[in-house]
Amino acid sequence: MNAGTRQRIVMTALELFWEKGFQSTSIADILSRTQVHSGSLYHFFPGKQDVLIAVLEAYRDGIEEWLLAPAWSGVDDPVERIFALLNGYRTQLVTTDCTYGCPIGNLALEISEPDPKIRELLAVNFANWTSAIERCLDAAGDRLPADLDRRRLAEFTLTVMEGAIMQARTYRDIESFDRNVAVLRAHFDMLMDRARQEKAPA
Amino acid sequence: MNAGTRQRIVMTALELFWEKGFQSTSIADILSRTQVHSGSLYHFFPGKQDVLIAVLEAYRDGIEEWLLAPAWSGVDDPVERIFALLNGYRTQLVTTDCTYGCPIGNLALEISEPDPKIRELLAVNFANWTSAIERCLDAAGDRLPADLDRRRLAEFTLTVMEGAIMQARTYRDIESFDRNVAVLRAHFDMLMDRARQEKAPA
DNA sequence: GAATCGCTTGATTGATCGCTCAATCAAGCG
DNA sequence: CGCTTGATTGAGCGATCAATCAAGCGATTC
Repeated sequence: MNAGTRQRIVMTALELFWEKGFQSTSIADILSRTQVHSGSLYHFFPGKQDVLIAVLEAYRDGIEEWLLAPAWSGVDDPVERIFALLNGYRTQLVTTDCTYGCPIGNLALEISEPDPKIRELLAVNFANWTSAIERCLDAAGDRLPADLDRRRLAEFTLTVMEGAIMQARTYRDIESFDRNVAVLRAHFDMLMDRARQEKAPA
Repeated sequence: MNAGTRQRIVMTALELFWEKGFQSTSIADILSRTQVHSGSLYHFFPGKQDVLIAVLEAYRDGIEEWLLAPAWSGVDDPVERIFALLNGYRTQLVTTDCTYGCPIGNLALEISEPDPKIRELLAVNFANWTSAIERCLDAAGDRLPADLDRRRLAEFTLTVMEGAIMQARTYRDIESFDRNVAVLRAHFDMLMDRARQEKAPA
């Protein structure tokens, strides 16, 4: 079986959905960029939605290799890993003049009435991202307050990242992103201050 | 001149863009809901994009009356006003089963290559929202640290709101929104704590 | 070497898209 | 009353959309 065609379709669709969104990407767009003919595409996928599903599955399965590993190479400190991940998105924004954002976030807001399977995959992608942050927070140990809800803070980090990207894209200004990350950094600093005070002798 | 037709088109488009997004809303959708015929629509608007522009102008001009006034009635404390505004979005989420979000945020991520005029209007809507928060922060006076960058915190508040809505919609779970707002509240509390310490006698 | 299989080809379908336009209508004015 | 103006009507345009399908290809199997 020639799995190359299927994979080429998925990777090309991934690119196009990121560049133009799902709805604005036509099947013809995918076909012309892959040099695949419509019959082949519909041999592997029942329809356009199923291509999107495959793309979201690729994101889900590739988070470690494509997202975390590159961002974390050479960064050991768990707290710095969190901001290194944010910096990865920053780089993407800079290299695209603040036009491309988070592919999952884009799709999450674009698809208004998502197929349950699609909504589930969007949620899984968010949840995996959040879990990666949560693991960093766990690894940060007692540098953070003992009573801190780490899952919440991980969720919050995703929230800030998505919101910051949205504004950077809208303003076409990376400094908007930087300012938001700086406030998140200040939040972390305050938490770490509090943890230090808790550990200090009374 | 019968301005009623034009306004009816704008308000209906506003509804539909909120419900289904811009791209998924067809001219035919607008026509059937307004009971207006295509010729009339194109008498007032050169094209579909111009309807979107009119909608964004309506949001821009209506922020005080539609958004701030209802959320702030009976709320005087400037800090509480900020969270009252967030609570307004929360109510919208709850009453739509977490399917509708922030109309501006949706459009900001949906339109991948926006007309400059459209991007500008999206930015203006964000900026006005941020300024409203900033005015609250200014009114909070010395309850916040003296060296606090209030504009930044206002920006950050919008960031959290948009990110929180995105996740609530994706998870179809209002508690996700609540948890994020709770972390933002904790951030405000920490800032106000610090301001109190600064004022305390050394 | 005939049959079978996964896969490819690319013309074609019918629906829907945004949009056009000639015709019609009602109101206002001199 | 004749004429102008602005709004409305609705059939219909060409383009594009996702999706279909019969025919053909090359490798494998019997």
